[in-house]
Amino acid sequence: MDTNELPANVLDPDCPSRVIFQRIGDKWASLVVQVLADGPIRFSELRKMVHVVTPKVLTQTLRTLERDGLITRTVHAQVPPRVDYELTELGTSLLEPLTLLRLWAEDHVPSILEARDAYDDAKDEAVLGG
Amino acid sequence: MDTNELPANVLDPDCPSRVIFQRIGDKWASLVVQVLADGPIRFSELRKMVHVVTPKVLTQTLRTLERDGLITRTVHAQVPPRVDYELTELGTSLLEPLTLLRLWAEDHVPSILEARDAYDDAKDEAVLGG
DNA sequence: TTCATTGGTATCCATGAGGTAACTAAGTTC
DNA sequence: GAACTTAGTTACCTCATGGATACCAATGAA
Repeated sequence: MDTNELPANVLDPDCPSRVIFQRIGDKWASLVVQVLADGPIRFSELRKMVHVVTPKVLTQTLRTLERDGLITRTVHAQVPPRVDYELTELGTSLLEPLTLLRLWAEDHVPSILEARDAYDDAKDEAVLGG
Repeated sequence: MDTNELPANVLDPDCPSRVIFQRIGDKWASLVVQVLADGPIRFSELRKMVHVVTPKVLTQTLRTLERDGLITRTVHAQVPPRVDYELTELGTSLLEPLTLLRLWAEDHVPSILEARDAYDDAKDEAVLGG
């Protein structure tokens, strides 16, 4: 980062970090990155791992990740074609915070589901009481 | 988690953790949580902090966070009204992984912007060369 | 009586993310 | 020469997200 620039700040709508931060929340991108944690994988295998993603959307996701330097795309001169996707160093570095977030989500599923039930019950009571 | 259930897995489209994981990537939710890190805040202040979010969308976001047990909403009987939003314990626990992710995004802005430039240049060369 | 304040709602509308389905290249096998 | 394979592309469509705008409730101040 140039020292003349303000520090990156996701709360600033004009700061690129905000865009990047939100890209991580992309419906498929972060899942793909986590699948790639286990090493290089080809397109069709990736599709099976991520489950129920159409080729168009998976391609879009992969192109974006490639463009952002998070993954590499290696085409093997074979027929039928073989294309491997692999995390770059940058992509691997993302894996760490992403994994913590995934673990948080997986750990707190019960708390959140409970909170939802309680919230819905309170709504019901409000309706009955009102 | 009930021991009879399979462990939570964000890669399983039927696992609630996937929905929760993706909710974190919501355009506004994770920003709101990070603003609330500094303590309780009222609606209008929150709007200023998050920047350029319409009241409708902010309300939607807050309701969802409240429903999921991440924040509390406290209405003070005043006129004009005063409503404070505050992180719950659960919300605070999310703050930790979320902050790591934010720091990752802010730290790697330059790498990603570089990667984009390189990618675009490569595209240009391919066009010129072809 | 009218305005200002705060925390929203209600309504309408545009965008785009994502889904469906069909199609292609190019060589290998039957 | 027809079918199969992988890794996509293309055209088309739908629906949810989010944005713009206007409005409201309740009360104190001017």
